[in-house]
Amino acid sequence: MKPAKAIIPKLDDVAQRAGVSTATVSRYYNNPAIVAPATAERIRAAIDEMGYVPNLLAGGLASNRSRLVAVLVPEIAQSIFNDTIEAMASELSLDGNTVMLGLTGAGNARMPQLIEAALARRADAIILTGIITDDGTRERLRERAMTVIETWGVPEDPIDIAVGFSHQAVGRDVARFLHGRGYVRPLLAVAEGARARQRRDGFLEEWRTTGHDAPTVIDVPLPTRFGHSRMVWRHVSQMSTPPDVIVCGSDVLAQGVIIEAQSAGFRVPDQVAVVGFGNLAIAGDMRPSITTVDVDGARIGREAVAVLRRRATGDRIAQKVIDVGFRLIARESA
Amino acid sequence: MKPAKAIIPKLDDVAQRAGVSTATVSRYYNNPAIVAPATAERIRAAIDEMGYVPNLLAGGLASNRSRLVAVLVPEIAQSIFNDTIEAMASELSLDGNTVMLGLTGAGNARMPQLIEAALARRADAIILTGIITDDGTRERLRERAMTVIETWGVPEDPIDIAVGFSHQAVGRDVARFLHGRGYVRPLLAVAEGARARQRRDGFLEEWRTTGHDAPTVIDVPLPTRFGHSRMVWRHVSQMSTPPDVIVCGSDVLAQGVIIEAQSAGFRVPDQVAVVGFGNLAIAGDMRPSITTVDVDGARIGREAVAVLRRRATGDRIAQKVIDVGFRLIARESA
DNA sequence: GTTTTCGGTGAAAGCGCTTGCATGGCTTTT
DNA sequence: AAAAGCCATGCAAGCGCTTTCACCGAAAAC
Repeated sequence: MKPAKAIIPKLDDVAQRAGVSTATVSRYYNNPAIVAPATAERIRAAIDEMGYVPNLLAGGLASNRSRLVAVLVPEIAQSIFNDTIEAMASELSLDGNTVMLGLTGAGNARMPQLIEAALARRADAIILTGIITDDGTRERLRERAMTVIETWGVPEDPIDIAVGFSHQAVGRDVARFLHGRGYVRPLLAVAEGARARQRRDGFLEEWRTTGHDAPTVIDVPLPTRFGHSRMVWRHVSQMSTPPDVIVCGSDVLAQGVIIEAQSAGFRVPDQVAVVGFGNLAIAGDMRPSITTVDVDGARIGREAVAVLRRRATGDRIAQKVIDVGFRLIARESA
Repeated sequence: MKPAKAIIPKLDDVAQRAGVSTATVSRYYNNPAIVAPATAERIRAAIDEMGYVPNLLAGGLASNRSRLVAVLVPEIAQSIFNDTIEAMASELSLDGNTVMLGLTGAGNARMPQLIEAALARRADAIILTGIITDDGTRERLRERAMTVIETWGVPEDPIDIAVGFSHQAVGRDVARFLHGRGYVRPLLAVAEGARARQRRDGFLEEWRTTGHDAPTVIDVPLPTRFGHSRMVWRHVSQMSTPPDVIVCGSDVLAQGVIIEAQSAGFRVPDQVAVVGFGNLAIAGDMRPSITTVDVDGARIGREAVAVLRRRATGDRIAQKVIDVGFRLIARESA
């Protein structure tokens, strides 16, 4: 049984108890440097005694700063973005900000509603990993002068600021690496997302320059599941001339393909090599360990928050795109 | 370069344009049934033309309902709770609520600050997967008559409402199952969390009744990483009489142990069996497929939101604990 | 000793909504 | 035909903060 509603102390109660005006208590919270030490001490005591918790709804309304940051991602169940989200949440809570989580769903279907929700809460910023396809929404965000940080990709024309790396470049580097190792018949298992396709395009473009035949490409549904690896392997086992290396859209998929290959009696990488993407923990720990592309997801999160911090201090930020790069990590699987 | 700040239309602007008072526009949003269809149509038009987005900070302040739900979890990087979070986020956004995500960190260290933050934003409810150890905080939540939903476990004395299942029972069932299959020397790899320990205790208690020797128990740090499986396997390989089954605190760990075992030349489950927990996608797709305990995480999320909905309608909710149960799924690994 | 400066504080006007109460016009009731 | 009931709407008083401006006294400058 819930007890009757308790009276929640407000700023004015604290002020009276401390013998000051509400203005001073407000300053104690928002600009402590300008209140006299003795006064601050009295206020602190009053707050403690009453168990006062400021009302950020009221504060946000008055100051026009919600201290809310909307973080919009496709999903979190198996997401490669989770490190980024985690880093952002930690960093943001350090300076009193809160993450409002929005899941845009497959194909970013719910993106418009979530943007709307973020605007309705007067979020101070919106951080995305997906892409805003709706021109109306893009326009509206621009008009509002909203801080919008697009992460993981580096679009040609960011709405505002972008933090990420070039997926084309990843594709190119992987192609070059595999060519260098002497592989000649790669197979690409590409997820349906826009970024995965950029990696594919980068790969194909680079591969063309090697003079080899164009690689086979098969599509894998999003979100990537471990089980999709069976699909991939089934496809592979039916090919007349099987690939010598399978380039997977994610480490999870790569791991699955390796397990399937092994259980079908194939040796990895001798008979078939495998490359992943993301450098998840499993990539390093798998047997054989997985050759993959490392992306510092946490750093993306931190850089994004750093941008927010600079904006908060009135900084202008000339650099619209922050490229955090990536590293190809050669391990046992390829 | 950011454009100058745009003038954001407010309720009053919409009202004037539609030729009604602000009260009516407000009702259009919060209780559409009571505004006349013709009026509603005019309001809708005005909103469209101006691109009006209500200010939920102001709305929340006035109505004393933030439509914000704080969701506090230890981490999301590899979390078994992600399905629950995802389900909650989807369900909540359906009726205009927003998830405020808080990561409490290892050992729920940041729990107090995050509760404070939730209170400061006047969240309508707090949903937890961790445990509030601080008595002061518990008391404060009770006093405020806060809706608090504890999930995944079923504590004996919930702060308010709990949605989950008995981890003790899971432990017991697993013990009974393994005993039934003729295993005699289990080894438990237990994570450091409170719930994992409950499962362990349930297992040990039940195992004792079988008359066998007490199982070896080794601790695994939180958060569980795939790499911890090496630690486990190293321990196992040094035992004079190795276990015939390894009971892992999570499917990820189980998968890792299987891979380590196989790469050390052991056949699973013939030479050593493995049991997981959680029934992640990998459990079913692994070779051999992993015997594990299925928990419907998404359902936990949905039930939690259902409780919120009932509360919103003024329902009293006599049932303090909602047990969603679990299922032991026998597969190839044990 | 007077003027200037400045650190610390208070008074009060909002911020953009919600909602209890009042009102006026209609449809029912008797 | 008057009384009663209802539906749709408006008025206006908040909700709990922030912030501008003004003010006061003490230290600094002259």
